[in-house]
Amino acid sequence: MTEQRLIAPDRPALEGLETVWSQVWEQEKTYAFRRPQSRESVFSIDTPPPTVSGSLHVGHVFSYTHTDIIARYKRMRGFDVFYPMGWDDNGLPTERRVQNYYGVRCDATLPYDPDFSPPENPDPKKQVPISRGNFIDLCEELTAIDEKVFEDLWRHLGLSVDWSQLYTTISGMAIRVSQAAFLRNLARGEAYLDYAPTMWDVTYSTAVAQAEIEDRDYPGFYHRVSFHAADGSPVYIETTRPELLVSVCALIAHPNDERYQPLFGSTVTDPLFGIEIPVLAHHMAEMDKGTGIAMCCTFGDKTDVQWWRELQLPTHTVIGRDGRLNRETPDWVVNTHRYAELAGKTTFSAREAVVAMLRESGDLDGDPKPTMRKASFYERGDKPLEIVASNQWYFRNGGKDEDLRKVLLARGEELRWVPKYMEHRFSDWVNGLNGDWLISRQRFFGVPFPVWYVLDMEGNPDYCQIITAEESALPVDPMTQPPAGYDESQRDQPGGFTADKDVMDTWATSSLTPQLACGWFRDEELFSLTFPMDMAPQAHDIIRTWLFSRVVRANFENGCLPWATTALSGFVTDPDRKKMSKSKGNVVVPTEILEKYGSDAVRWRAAMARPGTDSPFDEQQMKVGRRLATKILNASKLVLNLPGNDPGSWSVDKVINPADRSMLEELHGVIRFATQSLDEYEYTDALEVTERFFWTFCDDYIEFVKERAYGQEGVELAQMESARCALGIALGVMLRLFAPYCPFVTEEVWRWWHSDSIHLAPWPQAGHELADAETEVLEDVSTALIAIRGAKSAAKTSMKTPIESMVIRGNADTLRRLKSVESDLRAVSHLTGDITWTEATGDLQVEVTLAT
RNA sequence: GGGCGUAUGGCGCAGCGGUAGCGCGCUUCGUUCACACCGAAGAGGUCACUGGUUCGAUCCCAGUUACGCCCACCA
Repeated sequence: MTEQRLIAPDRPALEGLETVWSQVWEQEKTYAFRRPQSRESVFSIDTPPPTVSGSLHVGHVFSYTHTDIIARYKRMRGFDVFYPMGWDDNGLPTERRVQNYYGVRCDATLPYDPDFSPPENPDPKKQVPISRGNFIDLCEELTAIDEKVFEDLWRHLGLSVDWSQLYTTISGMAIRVSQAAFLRNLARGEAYLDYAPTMWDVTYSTAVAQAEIEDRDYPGFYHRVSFHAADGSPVYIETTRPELLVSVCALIAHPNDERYQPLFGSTVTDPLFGIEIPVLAHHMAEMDKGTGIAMCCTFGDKTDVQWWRELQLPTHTVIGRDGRLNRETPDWVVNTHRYAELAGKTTFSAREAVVAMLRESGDLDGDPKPTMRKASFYERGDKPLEIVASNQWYFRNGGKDEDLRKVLLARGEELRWVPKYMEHRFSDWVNGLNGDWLISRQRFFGVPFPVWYVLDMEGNPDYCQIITAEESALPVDPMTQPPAGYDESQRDQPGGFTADKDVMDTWATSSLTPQLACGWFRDEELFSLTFPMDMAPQAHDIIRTWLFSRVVRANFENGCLPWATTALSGFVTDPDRKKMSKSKGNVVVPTEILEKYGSDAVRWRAAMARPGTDSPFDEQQMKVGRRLATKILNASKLVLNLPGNDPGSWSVDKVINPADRSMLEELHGVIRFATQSLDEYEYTDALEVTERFFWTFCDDYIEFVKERAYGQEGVELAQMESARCALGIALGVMLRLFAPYCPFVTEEVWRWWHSDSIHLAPWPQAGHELADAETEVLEDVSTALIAIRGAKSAAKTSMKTPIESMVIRGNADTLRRLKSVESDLRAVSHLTGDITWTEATGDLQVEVTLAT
């Protein structure tokens, strides 16, 4: 008895493949970027850097898988794929996580404590104040922990990232690049400092940008309040923010409003503070809203800002950066004793106090009426935003400049969008911008602005005299380093300098990910090989933020688009098609399903979500991917473990049987379609066609040729070889077609008879050597098999039940084709008697008589 | 209020001018020598609604409704 040498293991399994192969890929540097001679052979990807302070959910897993599929495909097509990963660990999200995790808060007035260690039992309600330096230390400590968890997950998922290209948005390199780009923007006038009303979050005590604002329902009350005209008669207004009465600067009605026309040009007095203000006309006032006349404050909402600007009203700011009313009585207040009761109160308490005063003075008409209004919130905050005038840094983004807006809209048109219709989100956003991009944040953990200001002889900063850092000195921290030409002793001294204490918003740095990843300002060779990049994958929700901001920065710095194509992923929604969000509590964590079904199965499910399309989470679907992976394992085992089968001997030239040739030619069609689909980023179509073929291959073709492939008695050697070669060649092709989707199981099987990774193997080509093969053979065989199985199933009997006789009706071509594979047909159907061949018009019909 | 998208069997999705397909689930049967993470067969839909174009519409056009996402409004 000869020893049967097995190529495949006896009992192949999916468990543990992620661990085994991710380690091998790391050791073999399978995905390392190798710098080629020219840009043409590179495919570079601007991977979204995940916010490490958050958690990854299935939506991320799907979206990053979509990118990885394309990366793997391009690599197999022979491109040098530049696929870096970044961590967005800079900014307010990290600060917030550090505050909650360690139970601390940053107090910039405290000195650095080198012996500091965080509280052992953090109490989020009693945060310990610590210095800026200690706070930044903790930010760095925690992001390192979080990043390890993220990296492990990505490796487990099988992302073919080149980990040696990893960058983070708070690293010295990122700060240097970010500062350098900022200084160049400043020099060209694309960045500027301005004193203006901005949206302000009182919890985090920082300005926020338009892109980070979201509207939420917010309960409030309409208060009907009387102002007093010169003749003592009341003028009623309605307001939801009575606490802003003290910052009133005008009453405004529509110019056509006959009720108020007599008052235009006169002044009225507020009911509490003795402030005399004008009554003015403006077309933005709506006659049917409230009483038709509005109280304009600095600032209650964006309309107030517009009125203030267009009517050149005085600035009566009372709300401070901490969200409390100023402690000092404003100079425009006449009845100072009233203000004294409000000083230092939060807006909420001030509102109660003002309402009580109004009741007492008799100027509150009726009871406040409840209403549900929309208020603006910072997307990560939970208190409504205030509008505060302050000094802030801006990037021009076309929000105030028609020419620039047109340039950026043209960039949007130049970009290839997958799917195409997503382009609207870009143009809608650009067209809707109403101001420049505010980038400064009054926070700590971020990229510092590399500037200082000259102090005058009284020690006040002159914001017109900005001292910038030298590019060669970057990265720089102006809080600890003096500018060139100054001495540290001159810091904050009259006639000296003072640092800009703000940091850049995290988007200001992440808007430079193409420059960061590609080596701008640091590695000219790398930059020329990878930039502009080929692909910008991301989810569709951040078109207005990340995608747009990168277009802005590359337009300024490089005069081009940062990439040629953007590929948008949809969301994984909850089963009710609602967006997943922490506040709704419907977030699905990926670790469990990855553990339960395996990475290949989850990736398969991700690939079934077409570009841009949201898809509801359904755990059932994961099983289908799992089943595919298992089937790949088992079908491969069958082919490779045929007794004496030798992969080295497989050759298309030996494929002589019509059924075998038919199957291979059909597969060539699959290759063509899958290749074309992937070139168009339609990974789902490519997978579907491959998968459909694979199941037919398993259910029909393998069953049909099995006896011949085993070399049963009476089978000619050449016929057996034909089946084995066809099976082996098809397997090799299908594994490679599946490799971008299911990298683990395909690698496992491939290595049963290859020493190199499948992920560096060439993508299959559809040759012409089988062009004369008839693909109809396999179709006819499938039809015949369905009839044979149908008869056995109807008779409720085993598929192995012998068939006594068979009648086949079809046209001459069909009969000829089936006759050419008659021996296989007899074997698969366990036919004992004869086949009656009857020429007839119409579709192929097969009648069988079962043995009794 | 504006924009974009989606509406196809219980669920998830294809399709697209010539009277519907796939997967899951379901029903019935079979099987353990690739695979029970299995195989086979089957039931199940007037393709949201109303008009229009056409010889003919699920598919094109217009409108309606519902849902989702984004933006705007916020006195």
